[in-house]
Amino acid sequence: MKKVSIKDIAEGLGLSKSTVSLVLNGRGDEKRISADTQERVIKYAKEQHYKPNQLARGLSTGKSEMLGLIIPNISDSFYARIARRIERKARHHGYNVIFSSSSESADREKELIYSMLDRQVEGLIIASTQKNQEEIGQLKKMKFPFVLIDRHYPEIDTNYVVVDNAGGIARAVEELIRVARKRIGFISIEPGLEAIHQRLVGYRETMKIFGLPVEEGFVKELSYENYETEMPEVIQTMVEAPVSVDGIVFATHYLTASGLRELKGLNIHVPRQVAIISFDQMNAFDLVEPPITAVLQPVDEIGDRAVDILLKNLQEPDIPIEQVTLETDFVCRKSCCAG
Amino acid sequence: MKKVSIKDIAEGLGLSKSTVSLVLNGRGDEKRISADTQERVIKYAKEQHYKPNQLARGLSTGKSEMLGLIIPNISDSFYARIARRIERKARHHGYNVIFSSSSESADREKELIYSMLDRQVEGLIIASTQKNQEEIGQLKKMKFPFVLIDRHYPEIDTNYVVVDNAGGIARAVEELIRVARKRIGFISIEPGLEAIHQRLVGYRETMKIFGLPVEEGFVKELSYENYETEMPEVIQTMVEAPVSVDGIVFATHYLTASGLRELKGLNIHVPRQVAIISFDQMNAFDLVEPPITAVLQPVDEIGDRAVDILLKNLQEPDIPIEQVTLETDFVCRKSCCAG
DNA sequence: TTGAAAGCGGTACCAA
DNA sequence: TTGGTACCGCTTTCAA
Repeated sequence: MKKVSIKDIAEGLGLSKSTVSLVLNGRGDEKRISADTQERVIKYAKEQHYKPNQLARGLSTGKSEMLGLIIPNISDSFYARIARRIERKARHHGYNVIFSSSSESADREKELIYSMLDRQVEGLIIASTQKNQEEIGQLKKMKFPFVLIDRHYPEIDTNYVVVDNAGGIARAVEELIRVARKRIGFISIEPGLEAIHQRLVGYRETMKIFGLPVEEGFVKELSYENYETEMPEVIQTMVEAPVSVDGIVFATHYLTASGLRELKGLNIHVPRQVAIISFDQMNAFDLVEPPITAVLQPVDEIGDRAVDILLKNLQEPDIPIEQVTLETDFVCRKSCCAG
Repeated sequence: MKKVSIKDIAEGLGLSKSTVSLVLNGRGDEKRISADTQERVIKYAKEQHYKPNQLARGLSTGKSEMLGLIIPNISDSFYARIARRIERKARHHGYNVIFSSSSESADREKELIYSMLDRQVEGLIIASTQKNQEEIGQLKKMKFPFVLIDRHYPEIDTNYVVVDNAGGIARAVEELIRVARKRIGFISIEPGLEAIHQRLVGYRETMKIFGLPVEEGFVKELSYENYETEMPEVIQTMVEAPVSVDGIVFATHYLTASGLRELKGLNIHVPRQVAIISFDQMNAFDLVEPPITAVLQPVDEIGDRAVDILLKNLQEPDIPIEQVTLETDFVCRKSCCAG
C-alpha cells in the first residue's frame, strides 16, 4: 500500500532505474531490452502496484499533461456544457483539466491565469472577462499556447472560438419583425464584453435595416450581479412607456428567465402583448409557458474546436493563429408567435 | 520571458539556492536572513518575473495542493453547482481542483481515480457510480483522504455528504396525498445508486404509511442513457392503465422535464388529471406551465461540507469519519395543486 | 543489453 | 546569517 517508486523496482530486481523506466514507458523494444527483463519488470511493477508519479514525470519532461480552463462560472449551464466537452476531449488525448471560475472578476481571472501557469499547465482555455488585456498580451508574447472562447479581445490577435453573436441576434430581431412587431426592445447586461457588445450591434443594425426606430428606453443594460433586482423596473418601464414595446430580445438565457418572470407578474401576455426571444437556451425552455423561442449556441462545437486548436498548438508551437466564428442555430416556439 | 528558476536568482545574486528559497517563501525572518539580502532577493525575483514551479515544489514537499473532483456529469446543473462551490472553497484554501466526468461509467470512474492519484492530488471528492466498491475500499485502506458526495457505499464506512433522499421523497408523496391524490406513481432511473434507491424507499414507505396501494406499473425505472426514448411509453401506460395514476413523483429533475413533456404531448392536464412533483430542481421550473413543485437539494452546503471535511482530513489524517446527511427543502407550486 | 549519472526546480537539514 | 548538499521520482544521454 505504500508508494512504490521506480527506484524500489530497480533495487528489488537488481536492475537500474533507467532500465526500469524504459521498460515501463514501452520503450523497451526500441532500446533492445531483453524480453526476459521486460517481463520481469512489468510483472514486478504490477505486483507492487507501481504507479508513476506524474509530478515527477512532469518536472522531468517539462510536460505536465494538464490543461487549464478559466470560465466565469461553471454553474452557468452554457459554460458547464462547454466544460464537459473540453474535459472529455482533453482526457482522450491524455490531458487532465484544472478549472476555475473567475466570477467575472478581472483580478480573480488574472490570479487564476498565473496560478495555472505556476502549476505548469501546458495550455489554457479562457472565457475571459476581457479586462486583462495586459495578461493576455503577455501570454501571447511568451508564446504560451492558449485559446479564448466565447469572448475575445478585438485588439489582440489570438486564437479564439466564438459564435456569430450579431448574426444570432439579427435572426431573432428579424423573426419578431416577421410576426409584425415594430417596437422591439433589447435587454442585455452591462457592456464590456465583446460577445455582449456584438449582440447589441446585431440588434441596432437589424432595426436600422428594417427602418425601425430604436426609441428612448428600448435598450437596457443591467448589471451582472444585480440584474434580478433591476429587472422589474426595466420591464415595467418598457411596457408602460409612452411608446411601449411589443417585442423583446433578451441577450442571455438568465435574462430571459428573469424577464419572463416579471412579464408574468405584471400579467402581460406573451406573446400577444409582448413577444420575446432569448439568445441562448435553458433546459426547460420548451416547457415554459409560453415555450420560448431561442437562438442556440453550438456549445459542443465550441468546446471541441477550442481543444483541437490548443492541442495543435501544443504539437506545433508556431502554427498560425486560428479564429473561429461559429454560426448559431434557431428554434422557433410560441413566445414569438403572431397569436 | 524565459523561465527563471531559483538557481538563476541565486547565481545572479551570488547567493545560494537555499537562501533564495527561504526568502521567497517568507521564511526569511524566521531564519534571520538579513533585511538587506531579503530585499535584494525579492527585488531581483520581481524584476526577473520569477514564478515558482509548482510541480517541482510539489515533488519536493510531497504536497501537490491539488484536489480531484469526480462527478458523473459536469453539465448536469446539480453537479455543476456543487462543483462551483467546491472549486471556490478549495481555491480559498490554496488548492486547485482537477475535475473529470465519469458519465456514470464504473470503468471510467476507476480510471479517473487512479489517474488523479498518479497526479498526486491530495484528496478526492467523488460522486460515485457506486460500482467501484473495490477501489473505494482501496482508498480507504491506504488512508487516502476522500469524501463521497450525493452517493455513498452503504457497505463501506467512509466520509460522505448526502441528502435525506427518502425524507425528501416522503415530503413529496405526502404533499400529493394532501391534495387528495391516491394513485401515485413513481418514475425513477435504474437502481444501483444508493441515492436513487433511497428515493424509492421513501416512496414505498410513505405509500404504506398512508395505506395507499402501489399498483402494478406504479413504479418505473428507466435507463440512464435512454430515459427520453423510454418516457413516452411509460407515461402512456401509467395514465392509461386500468388503474391510472392521478399523481407522479419524479426522482430527478431531468425525468421531470421529460415526463412533463410527454404529459403535455398527450394533452393530460397537470395538475388536474395528474399532479406532479420533482425531486431536485431546474432553473426555469417556476416558469414552466404549470410551475413545478420540487424538492430542493442544498447544493451549496453539499459542496461546502465536502471540502470542509476533506481539508480537515488533510491536516489531521486520523480524524474520525464524518457522515453528513442534509435535509432537503421543498417549494410548492401549481403542479401539485388541488385544482 | 544494461547501468551510471546528471538534471528538472524546488525544499530542508546540517555546517560553517 | 548564509552555503553546501542530499533528495523528491522520473527521464535521458552517454558509457560500458
